[in-house]
Amino acid sequence: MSKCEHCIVREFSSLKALSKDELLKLADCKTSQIIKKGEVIFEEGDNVNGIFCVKDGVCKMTKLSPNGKDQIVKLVKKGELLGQRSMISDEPVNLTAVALEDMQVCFIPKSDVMELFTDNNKFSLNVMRSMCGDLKDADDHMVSMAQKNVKERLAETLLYLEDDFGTHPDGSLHIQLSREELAGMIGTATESCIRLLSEFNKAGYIELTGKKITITDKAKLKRISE
Amino acid sequence: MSKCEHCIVREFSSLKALSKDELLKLADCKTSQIIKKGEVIFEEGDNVNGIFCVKDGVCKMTKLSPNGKDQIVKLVKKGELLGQRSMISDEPVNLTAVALEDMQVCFIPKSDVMELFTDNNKFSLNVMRSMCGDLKDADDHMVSMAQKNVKERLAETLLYLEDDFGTHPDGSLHIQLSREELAGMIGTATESCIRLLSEFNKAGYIELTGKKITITDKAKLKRISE
DNA sequence: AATAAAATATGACATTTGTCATATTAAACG
DNA sequence: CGTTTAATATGACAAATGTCATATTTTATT
Repeated sequence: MSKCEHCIVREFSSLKALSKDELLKLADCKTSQIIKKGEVIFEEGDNVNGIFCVKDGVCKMTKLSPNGKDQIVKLVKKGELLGQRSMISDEPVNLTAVALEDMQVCFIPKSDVMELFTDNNKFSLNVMRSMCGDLKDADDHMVSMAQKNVKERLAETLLYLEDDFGTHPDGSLHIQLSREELAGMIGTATESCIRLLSEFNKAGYIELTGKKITITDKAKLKRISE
Repeated sequence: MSKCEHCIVREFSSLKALSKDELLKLADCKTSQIIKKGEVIFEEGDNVNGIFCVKDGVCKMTKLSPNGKDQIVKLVKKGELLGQRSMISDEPVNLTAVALEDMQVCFIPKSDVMELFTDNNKFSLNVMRSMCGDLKDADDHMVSMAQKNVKERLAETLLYLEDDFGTHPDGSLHIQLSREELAGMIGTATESCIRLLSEFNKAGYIELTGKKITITDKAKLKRISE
């Protein structure tokens, strides 16, 4: 079993407040697992008694809307934690997590995390801070959804995907979403999403090569997104 | 100066974890103020070095979108706290708070709250829990925004206003929002909002008397909202 | 009570967006 | 390598929504 001390999650997440001793203890109670692309980590309504640390890979957090469509609420990548919300509020998770690529995650049982909350104030504060960040993001996201049209949201989302998840050596977006997923992220119909991608392509703002998307005019997309 | 021990905010918010001693201390450091309807409590970008406890009244939390429209992100009513996010993450607030009716609020300076964080674990956990609730609400809200059309969102919002803020003795919604504000809440143009209100009125789901809105067919609105 | 100002309401129209049908292309798999 | 299947793309059209103009009503102010 790998050590928590040198784990990437430890560097980036709230866990960075933990002492060496606490990390060693964590290494004992955690369980590692590999999750293949497309597999479900947990589903809306599940009781997840602990948190997941994403060591590698990206997953989507979705919520099924009454009309039957999956809305992607956020993407979670390596270095981040998963499921704190449900654990802290002692409720079933309200989102479904599905791997977008092969993932490596560790699971830490609730009891061990709660111990950290009582023993390590800095850790608590870190968790709070990260939740504050999430809340701010959620607010911003909501305003975009409410006030921007689909074209603006698509431009915004493409820029976000490049900024947050980077590109392949050839310049194409590293994260591979199907058109349906991309549509589910900006909250529109798959066809509308495809149509606008074509439009951006023809206008020279992006380049489409099969499933791959390459942003070729970032400045223009930025202007569109506002 | 009034005591914190018997304050309504104490009963409902994260503050309920505080001991008698802690409350007495709080009473010393807090400052009370009256805020008139329409007045600004704080504005996007302000540095608010502490939290506000809403003792009475309701305020709207808005965010200015790039297109110049104010989006109402949430409403905060008596018994709730205001500004934790900014205080915890040590950033300027990302929302503007404006009183929708006359308000009574208390301000607690950051240093005093931070002391509570280190001394009282239950308080910290309460704050976390409340933020978890906010996050869940934000997720749900976002899915509504993304997946529902304006009519569905209006129906949903009317029901929410009745459930969360109650009605006057005559049955009309207690909270008085202008059509513009209501539109800003569901993320649509004021005219569209007015038009749909008229439609609901004609169909007999609600009753419009001047600015007053009375829900007359809750079940039907519920069916529409889904 | 009279007037001004603001809020609400409605009509007309253009634009955006969703839906259904269908074509084309890419991916998966034996 | 060919065949099947899924994903992507496009056209056509209807429905939803935003914008502008303007009318009406309510509220505020003197």
